[in-house]
Amino acid sequence: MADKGKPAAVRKPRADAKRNRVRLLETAKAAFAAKGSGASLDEIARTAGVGAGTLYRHFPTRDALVEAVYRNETEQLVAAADRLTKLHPPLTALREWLLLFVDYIATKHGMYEVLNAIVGGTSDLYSASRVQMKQTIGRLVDRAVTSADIRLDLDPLDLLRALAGVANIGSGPEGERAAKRLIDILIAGIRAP
Amino acid sequence: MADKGKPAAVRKPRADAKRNRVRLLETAKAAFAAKGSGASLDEIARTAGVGAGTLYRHFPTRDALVEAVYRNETEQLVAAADRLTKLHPPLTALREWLLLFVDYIATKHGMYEVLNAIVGGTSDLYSASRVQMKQTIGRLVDRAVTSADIRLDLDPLDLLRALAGVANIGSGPEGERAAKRLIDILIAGIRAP
DNA sequence: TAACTATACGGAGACATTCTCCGTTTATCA
DNA sequence: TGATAAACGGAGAATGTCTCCGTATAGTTA
Repeated sequence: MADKGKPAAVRKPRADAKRNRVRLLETAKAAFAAKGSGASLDEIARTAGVGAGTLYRHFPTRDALVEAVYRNETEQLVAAADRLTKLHPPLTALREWLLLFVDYIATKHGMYEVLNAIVGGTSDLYSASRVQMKQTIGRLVDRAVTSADIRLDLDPLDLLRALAGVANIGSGPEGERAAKRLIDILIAGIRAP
Repeated sequence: MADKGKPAAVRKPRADAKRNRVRLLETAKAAFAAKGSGASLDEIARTAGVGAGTLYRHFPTRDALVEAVYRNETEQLVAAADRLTKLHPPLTALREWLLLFVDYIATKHGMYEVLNAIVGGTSDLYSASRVQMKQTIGRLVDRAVTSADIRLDLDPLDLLRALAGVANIGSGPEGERAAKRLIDILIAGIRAP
């Protein structure tokens, strides 16, 4: 509690640590894509050419690793919302973003489990991402409500939860099509009279 | 292929086998409710007072056990559809059954994973249940389509997938309420103009 | 009732995976 | 060019899955 006041001489993070972290992320991404997010962590470590201890030091739990692997993708999704907001009228922007959301689940292998954990789970690990996603869809929805296009007495995240449930199925193109039709149904259902 | 023609002297199933099966199912149900469907199978066997071999002989895989535990519940859900069809006009019956579906997910601890595997998964183990559920919701939807209440160019199972995704959240009452509101949105979205 | 035998039992153990601990190595900084 | 904080690696403990096979027993038959 005492000598905390001198963060002056903070060491530069070690180069090997940074390198290993990147290697682990790359290896893990490949492994998750190939074998689902249940891939063996020890094997990932071995493939990445590091010891198991190193993997667990960087990512204490499986979830931490999964989250790190997909954080980037999630951020892209969040960023897209701004772009769509500028390009389209409220309801169209919302619709386009939902389509994008479905695309992500259907396309990026492994994305389902993560997005589901983010929008649906309770794990604290994803709470940061959950807040981001909530704000993102929240803004899109609010805008459409303000413009009197829709009415929605539902947590906007529930729209994503519903879509995730449908888009998942087998990750095949069938699920994607179904989810896109569901978007129209949902929008029709929340449209202001 | 030869001597199949004489199933005359079929032995009565052994009493201990039947007894152990029941004990395992009871123990497993409790374990799944307490620890989720990832509970240790060896521990279930031990608690039930049988060897691991006995458990695996009766239920070769975890899924087989899970399926057996919840088969009964699923059958109740299927049966309810008939009752509702007799009691209510088409759209109301559909709506009531969807409410029941949500109730099951929210109430029966552990039901989520199973219902999700049934309506959403691809595992062959659940294919029988999946067909049943598909027929059940299919009949309810068809009836409402025929009476010109709704139009639906979507696999009716997708309605369940969407609801399952929302009702799950934390299994708390919040998810249940949200799912019920989603039912209204969905019905509004598929209502014929 | 007493063999007989198909059926089921139990649990040791092979194997896989997760995760920790700690002696050794190495990158940074002075 | 040391000194040392930071990071490494991998053995191994803990836990879980699933199989194998010698043993026990319920049902059948004489």
